[in-house]
Formats: sequence, structure tokens, C-alpha cells
Amino acid sequence: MPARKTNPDFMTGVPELLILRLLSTREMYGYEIVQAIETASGEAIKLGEGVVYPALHALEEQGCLKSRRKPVNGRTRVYYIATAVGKKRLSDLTGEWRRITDAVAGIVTGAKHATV
Amino acid sequence: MPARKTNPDFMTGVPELLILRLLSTREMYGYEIVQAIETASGEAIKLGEGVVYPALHALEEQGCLKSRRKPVNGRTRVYYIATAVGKKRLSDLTGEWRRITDAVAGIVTGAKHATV
DNA sequence: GTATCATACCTTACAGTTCAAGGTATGCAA
DNA sequence: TTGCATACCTTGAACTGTAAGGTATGATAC
Repeated sequence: MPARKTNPDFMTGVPELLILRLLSTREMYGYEIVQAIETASGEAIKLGEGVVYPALHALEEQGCLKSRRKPVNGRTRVYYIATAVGKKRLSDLTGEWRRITDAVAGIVTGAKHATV
Repeated sequence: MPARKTNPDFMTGVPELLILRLLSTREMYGYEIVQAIETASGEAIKLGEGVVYPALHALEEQGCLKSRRKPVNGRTRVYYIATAVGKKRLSDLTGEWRRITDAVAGIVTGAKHATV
């Protein structure tokens, strides 16, 4: 009852942003993304597979990603990469992310907003 | 149907953080907080009353805030201010906020994490 | 030969959050 | 007396991430 949060602070929308960012450069598969984010964030962000797979499916359905199956060592991987739509989306999301975080930083840092 | 979002990106936990920040310095009332955040954020962040009032009540119940009723011009306002517990909470939240946003910035900016 | 682990994909139940929209009531201006 | 800004509050809806589970393969260890 000490307020157990299932949707942790400051994480909403972050998975989508990071996934689009990673896939805007090169082709990757789900399991790889999970670990890439963990590594690239210095362990600060760990996305479960329950976040990544549904996100990939949703993004593909929206036309932001396209996928292809590729057999590797007898095992099949599903590789995703961002489409033009996905890159546009990434650009929009990045701008939104900056807008919000800059605004929050301004207030939290006490910089108020100038001699008000 | 184009994916209407009710829980906008990057806003989870932000109201709590901002409210605690404002009330860590001086006493304020709900309606005032709504407008203060709008102004201080340069219109970037606008919290509805449906977000602020429930948040105030929850924070008070958790011991993070304390309130007192104060009549002003025949109208009654409920002023809130952060307690020691609330300041501790603010400190924790701020740290968490930095951790997440720094990590995201690192990836989005393409700085990956090489050569850190 | 079989137990276990890492890989690799996937789904579901749950809980918490914000938003939008509504509701009450006062004081002041037109 | 109509309307608006103030000032408080609640409810329903929708979305999101988490945790936990489920399937199946290949490699490693015993």
C-alpha cells in the first residue's frame, strides 16, 4: 500500500522513443533491443520483453517499422527497421521530449522563468 | 481512432515532481499551482485541475504536504506546503528524473555510450 | 542422455496515471 | 441578472509499463 507503482515515473513514452531511435540507424531484433537499451543507458533503463515486443508490433501496424524474418543459426529472428513514417514519428517524439524535459528542468532547477 | 492518447508521452510522474518542487519553497493553493506551472513552463506544460487536486490530496495523505484553510476576500483557499517527508520525496524524485532523462538523452543524442 | 542455461519469440492480468468533462459555489463587473 | 473569473472537487475513460507466465531451439555441462 505504500503506493506501489506499476507505471514508474518518467517512463511513459520512453520505450517508443528509444526503440524508434535505435531502429532509425540499423536493423535490429527484439531480444537485441532489450539488451541494447540496457547497455546503452548504462543500466539506467531496463525494458522488459513485455514492453518491447508489443511496442514493436504496434509500431509496425502503424507503419513506423517494417520487419523481415531472417534465419540465424537455425533460429529465426525478426528484424525491424524504421520506415520514413517512423523517422518522422521519431522526430516529432524527440521534439516533444525536449519540450517537456526542458520545461521541467527549468522549474526543478529553480530557474523559475526569469524575474517573473 | 488514430491512437488517441490520454496519458501523454513523458508526463508520468511530472505533476507530482512539479507540485512538490513549488511547494518546497512557499505555500500555495491548488488553483494557483495550476497557473504557476503553466506560466513557469512557458505554456509547455498545462496541468488540469483534475490532475492537481487529486495529487494534492494524495500527497497530503502520504504526509508529504500539510494544509491549512485560509479565508481570503470572503473566499476560502486551501494552502499547501511541503513537509520534511515531502522534501525527501522531492529529492528522490529529482534524482530519479535526472537518471532517466540523462539516460534517454544519451541514447537519443546518438552519443551511444561508447568512450563514455 | 538429460538437465540446465541463454537465446528468441510471445501473451495476459494488473495497477497506476493523466485527461476530459462535469459539478458546486462565491464575488465582481456589465 | 447575466456572465465571467475564481476556487474547490469528483468521476469515467483510456493508455501504459510491469510482472509473470508460456513456447521452443541450440549449446553447455554433468
